[in-house]
Amino acid sequence: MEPAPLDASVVSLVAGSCLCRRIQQASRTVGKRFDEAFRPVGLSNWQFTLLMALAAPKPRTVSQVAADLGMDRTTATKNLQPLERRGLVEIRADVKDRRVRRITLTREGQALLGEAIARWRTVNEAVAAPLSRGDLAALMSGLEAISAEQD
Amino acid sequence: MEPAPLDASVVSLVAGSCLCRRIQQASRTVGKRFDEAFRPVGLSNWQFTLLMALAAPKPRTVSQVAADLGMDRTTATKNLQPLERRGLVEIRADVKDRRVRRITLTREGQALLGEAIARWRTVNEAVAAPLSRGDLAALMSGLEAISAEQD
DNA sequence: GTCATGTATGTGCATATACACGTATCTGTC
DNA sequence: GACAGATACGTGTATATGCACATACATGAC
Repeated sequence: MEPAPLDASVVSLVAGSCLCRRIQQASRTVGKRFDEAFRPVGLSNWQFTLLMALAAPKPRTVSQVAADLGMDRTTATKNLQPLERRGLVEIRADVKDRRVRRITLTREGQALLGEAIARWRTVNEAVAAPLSRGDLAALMSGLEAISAEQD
Repeated sequence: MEPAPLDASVVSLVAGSCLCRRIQQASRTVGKRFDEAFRPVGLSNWQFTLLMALAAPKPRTVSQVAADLGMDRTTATKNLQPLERRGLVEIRADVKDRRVRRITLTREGQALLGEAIARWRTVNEAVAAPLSRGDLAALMSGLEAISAEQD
């Protein structure tokens, strides 16, 4: 094998301080725990988040929801499809601007979200358990800071 | 519409303190920025992370890599396939235990990873920029804490 | 040695994610 | 009112993600 272009100490430094890896790993781990908690009501963690974003009083559009959650618009479109098939949300063209599609929670969607919220409290506390109040606040604000400053 | 089972104040409380949503959103935002940085070398952010995990001196197995990164084993299997097709990694059955498959970086893989690491430094600093050193450390340790305590 | 059991891994399915591209609609200018 | 450009959205493709299930191999009891 050729002289390795990769210095082991550089590799371990990068691995240890890579924000991307830390966040992605936490995202998978935490996501999985929420998935387990929501499984009895048949929701995944992002479906829960999506329904939460739709619980606003005024029906939101696809693009607005995507922006709210920092996800790609086309991803939001496709994530809505299974929810619509299950009758949890309703998507209708706006009256004034027929390009715009307004999304509302159906009664079933509201009921399911209510059940999910009851479960949410338990998981959210369990996930946060190893952190002190101060650590948790620091984590939340840190995450918000690096999410927000999308130049 | 029926009496809404969802109290608006509850909804906004949940939305504001949901660890799952905060982390997933940060994950997408940060992942996208790393994707952009690695695009010139043809890697996505998790491909970079995967290659980093494979840069260990002793060739690791599929299960080990999956555990290192906190991802599902089958996800790791499938993420390796495009890298193998591109000749960046090599997967061979272990000599002693033919169930086990050892994964090594090829020379091309090492070279590409070297280029990516050079770009990594810039993005990682840019993403961390809005945080003080202390905030960054708090964020990293907070993420580690909630990733680790997988009962 | 044979067989039950355990372990490392792959596959099929459903869905998530985002990019590139296409379609429908609106809006302002002429 | 016709048309160029802008806007809101969907679709096709590639890959990510994890669960349920299947396969190949190893190991220990007998």
